[in-house]
Amino acid sequence: MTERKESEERKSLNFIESIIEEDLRNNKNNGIVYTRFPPEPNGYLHIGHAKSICLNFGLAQKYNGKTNLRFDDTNPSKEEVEYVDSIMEDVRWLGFDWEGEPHFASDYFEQLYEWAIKIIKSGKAYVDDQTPELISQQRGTPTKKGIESPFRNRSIEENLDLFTRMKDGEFAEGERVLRAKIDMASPNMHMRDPIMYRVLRKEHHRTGNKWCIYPMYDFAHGQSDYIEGITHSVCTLEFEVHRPLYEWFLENVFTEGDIKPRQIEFARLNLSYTIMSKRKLLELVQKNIVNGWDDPRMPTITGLRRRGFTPEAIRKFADTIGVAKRDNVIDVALLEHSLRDDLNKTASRVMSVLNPLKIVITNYPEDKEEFVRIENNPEDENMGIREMPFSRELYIEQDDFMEDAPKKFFRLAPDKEVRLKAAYIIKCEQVIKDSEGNITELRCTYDPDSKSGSGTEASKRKVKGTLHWVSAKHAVDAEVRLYDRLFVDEAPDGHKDKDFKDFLNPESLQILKNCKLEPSLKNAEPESKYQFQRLGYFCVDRRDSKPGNLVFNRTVPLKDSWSKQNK
RNA sequence: UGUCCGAUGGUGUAAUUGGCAACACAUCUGAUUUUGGUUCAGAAGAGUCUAGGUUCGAGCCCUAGUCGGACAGCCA
Repeated sequence: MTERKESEERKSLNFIESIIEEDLRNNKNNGIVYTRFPPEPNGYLHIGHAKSICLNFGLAQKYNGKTNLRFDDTNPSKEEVEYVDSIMEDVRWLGFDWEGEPHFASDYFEQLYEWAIKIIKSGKAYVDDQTPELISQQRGTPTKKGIESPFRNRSIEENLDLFTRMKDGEFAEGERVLRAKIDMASPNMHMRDPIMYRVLRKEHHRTGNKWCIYPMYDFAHGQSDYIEGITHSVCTLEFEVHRPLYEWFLENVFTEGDIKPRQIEFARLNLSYTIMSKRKLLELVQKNIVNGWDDPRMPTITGLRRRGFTPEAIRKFADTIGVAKRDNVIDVALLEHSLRDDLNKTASRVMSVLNPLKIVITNYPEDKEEFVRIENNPEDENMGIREMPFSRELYIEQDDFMEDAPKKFFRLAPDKEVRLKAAYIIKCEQVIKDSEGNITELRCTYDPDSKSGSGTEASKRKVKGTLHWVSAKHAVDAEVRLYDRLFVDEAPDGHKDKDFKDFLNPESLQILKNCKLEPSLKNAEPESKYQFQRLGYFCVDRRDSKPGNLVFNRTVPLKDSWSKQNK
């Protein structure tokens, strides 16, 4: 414990931790650290949210605090329960648990309404009768001041009356809004009499038809933080300009002695070769460019999960990328590194042949079968060993044979020797082709004394290459889906005159139907993860794989200095 | 002719709050290896956007500029 603490202390603090530690030193908030993760339930969570989740929950864990899950559900026209459910599932899967029940901004509609009345009574809010177009025009631009609404100086009584009638459903959408009376000439656009409430005749997923006016984000978020006793309200950079407004609203409802939340902004995650925009992700789903939110090519948490990512790998990644305020683009290679690093330690090694090439060991007895022993994970001997059947007819990978092999090709070639992993050394004697010249089969001989682990002289012989293989008659058939990055461009949505869809990778999914797996995989459970020896990490698809009809997803290939060398 | 924010190897993040730049990924060597994986050893790569200033001393502080980002939804 002490040791762990020391090593943690040695690690430098990110800027948010520095702020928190200073607050702690000053005994601000009575030493409490209370964060929240506040998604809007209008889409699935993605890897960028994972960064925020790890940050918010991680901060609380580090400082013995708590974290709320709060749905920012103030806009019923975009929000759905499907998203609420998926978000809860994804957060849990990532390994985090929120304090108590999930919260909803909609739980506070009553309180928010009362506060709105209070602000009207203090003369700091008014009902505006103008059209959205007019209000928009009057707001000015970032470089041009706005002008005041003709309804700005209505009496408090009239505002109260109108706002009540807004709530009672007397007005149509767009007919009236409640605005904060701040400063139309403010250099900060958000302070130019921002809208607090609008009329929305939509059924809300939680409050049903109780309300026909809904608070805007700015009027809801800070107050929700306040109600929940949040001390540090961490959000992304685009809300930086909202902060003065966040504070303005808070000032107007705050009771001395309460905890006053503080908004802190950090730079959102950008990942190379992918997109993070919820809107664009939704477009991929709706246009069937991918097969749903959990398509293994999606950067959504559920997509990554189906692809075979582990929560540990994602958390490690979030930890590695750090937290700062400057815009960033993280190399996907770093994500893949976290993944491989985790899977290398935890995934069982297994032999699977994706593109089978039959070989016959001509000097191996026809009816003979034997078992060879092989360790499940050389990184962890506690994972034990298993036995694999070996016989006269085997499959190896098509890529592992070349008729005219270059000098540095360490695999099988005519008259060349190679070790079959955990079994024997074989030699290629004959290449058999069909009428079109395609290689259909290899005839090989084996050295009976070379069995792995037998301790014989021959078993210790060094041969350059070792291949994975599977016994033909024992093999299990499977479908394997090879996934690659969804986009071919580093920044698909970073081009001004091109649509991000122009950069879709046509080869992001390749389906192999005729794969041959070692028999131990016959009853592999959905979501279980393996290293297909020499190929990569694969998992059983949690949606489509069925007993007797196995479907594997390639999570990530192994690093490959051979193919790199050949580029 | 606005406000706010940012700027450190290819990428990301550090630098004990002023003491001549570290870690990870990526890249490249070499060793080990019954996975062209892992592991191990090593290399290359920035002098911290620019210009001034303060200081014995600046990546850290100040000033001005440059570049990049955010803000003109009754979205969040």
